[in-house]
Amino acid sequence: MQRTKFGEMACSIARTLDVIGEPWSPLILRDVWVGMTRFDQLQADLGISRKVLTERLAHLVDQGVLERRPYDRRPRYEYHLTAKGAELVDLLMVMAGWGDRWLAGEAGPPVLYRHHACGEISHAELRCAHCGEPMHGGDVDPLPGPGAAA
Amino acid sequence: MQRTKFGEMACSIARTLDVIGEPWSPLILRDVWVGMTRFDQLQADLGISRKVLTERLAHLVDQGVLERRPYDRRPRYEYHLTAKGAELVDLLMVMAGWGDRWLAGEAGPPVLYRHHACGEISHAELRCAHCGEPMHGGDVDPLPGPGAAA
DNA sequence: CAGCCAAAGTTCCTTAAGGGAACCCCAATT
DNA sequence: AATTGGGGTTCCCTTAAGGAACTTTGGCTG
Repeated sequence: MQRTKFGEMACSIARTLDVIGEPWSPLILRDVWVGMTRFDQLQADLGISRKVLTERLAHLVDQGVLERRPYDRRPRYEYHLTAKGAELVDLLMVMAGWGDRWLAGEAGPPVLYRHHACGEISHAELRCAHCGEPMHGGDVDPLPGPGAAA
Repeated sequence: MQRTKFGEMACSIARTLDVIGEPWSPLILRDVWVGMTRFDQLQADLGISRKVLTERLAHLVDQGVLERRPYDRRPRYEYHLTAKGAELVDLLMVMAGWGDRWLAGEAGPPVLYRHHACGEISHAELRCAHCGEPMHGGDVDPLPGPGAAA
């Protein structure tokens, strides 16, 4: 619902939520990522209302995360990830990893990921871009950056 | 708003959204992570309505992501991350990283992260837990896992 | 020991967003 | 000329968010 606009906060988490924080948005990106790129496919797969799907797609296109691309001389469109959107897939993979670990239960994870580089079933973990060591919540100190203090 | 219940989908992303997908939840976790642990602190810092904050905290406690802990003989409580919640901070760091990269603009990132292990300002990146090579959206094939097909 | 204070909620009302079903538009087929 | 099918709109109903006022609990103060 989000009547409070997160986009204006001096916080990159809040700003990111302004782009993909509404319900359904991450699932739309997931579907587009795995190749479900058309309106009716998305609507049927997600069970989302057409109205809301229209709004979400427009917002994601507007934010530069998806691109709306005609694929026929008739008015037919596919949605594709932009570079900006493709980098959001990192977020999806971390969400999937957490869900697999904490919510999958007896049945095990619904989806597995095979890594091209090594060919193994694996999952993503966070490492420091500088030194390559693991980097989790307790391993960092947040400090004010140049864009601090709105 | 989310009247559709994501928790029942055979998708770890959807299930994760069922835990922290409502508006405000990630920001609440961020604040708790950096040490804002009390109701009035959270309310004032976020500008969230007290009603919604109550609901969100109850849900997060219910899901085992936060722990509600008394800190006084009077009825006073602090919220703390559980182990399950602490691992969600990975998600926050990835969100922050994406927002820093794509939404920070001229001013630069509002918050910087110093990595304890190397002492440098850095950010998290995704690597394969198996082989240690980078692991992004385009580097994996999703395939059905044991918990597939609801 | 009566009154006060502060943290942590609760209640109630208004407004906006999601759900769902029906409808519309456009261009190519038949 | 009628049909089909993708890609949306429109409308109504319900539910959730915002916001401000109110309540509760137990310690503290004079």
